[in-house]
Amino acid sequence: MSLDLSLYDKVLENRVRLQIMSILVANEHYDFNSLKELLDVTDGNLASNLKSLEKEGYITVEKSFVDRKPNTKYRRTEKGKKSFENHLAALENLIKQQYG
Amino acid sequence: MSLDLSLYDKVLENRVRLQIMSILVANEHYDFNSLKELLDVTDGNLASNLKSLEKEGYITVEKSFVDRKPNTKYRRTEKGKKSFENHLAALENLIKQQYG
DNA sequence: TAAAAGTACTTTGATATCCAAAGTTAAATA
DNA sequence: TATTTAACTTTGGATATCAAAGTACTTTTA
Repeated sequence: MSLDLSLYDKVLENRVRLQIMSILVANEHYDFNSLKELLDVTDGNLASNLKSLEKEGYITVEKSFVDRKPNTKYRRTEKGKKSFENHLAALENLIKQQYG
Repeated sequence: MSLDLSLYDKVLENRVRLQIMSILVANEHYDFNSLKELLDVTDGNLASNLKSLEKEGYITVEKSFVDRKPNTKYRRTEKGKKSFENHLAALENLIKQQYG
């Protein structure tokens, strides 16, 4: 039995943050409102989770106007991508332990 | 983009509880002290996480004496196994979303 | 036989996290 | 000018986390 969860990331334990990173690894960028719809969270909750990912250096933020409306785009950083992949690897280790 | 995390289990968001379930799916039973060593947690922390899994109906507890010392064995329930597998499935969906 | 040690807790208390709801700011539109 | 939309921030209450200390029972050791 190995049980090495050294790659496990406390930041990504949270469902919303995990989903955000998942989306931002699959997509170059994604905006606030689209995230909100996809994740079914209040805007306050989404904003605070985005802020914590930003604080952690996992994502970057770009503000602009699109169609004359404010638009906030989020992108993963390299660090964020690495952390997400590491976290998934840790989870995969758990799974492999079961079936492998 | 699907993002169906309906199988995601809040109880198993916690690292320690996830590891406990992982061990109890791979092994018929496991005792308190062995879990403690494997997971590197204080006994208070372990006990409270075990209790919450028991309360949730994910594990059962058997107390006995082994070598004249108290020994507490834990086993997964069917419900616990199902929940663990469902949770992993939800996580696998996330992963597949990336690479599949 | 009294003290120490081991097992498996429970309790305490301090901190951290979570999250909905309400409030805010600024621009666009009616 | 009032309303709406986007994207927050703030507030406050609930819940979670976790180390440390305390407890109960038993066995071992001095």
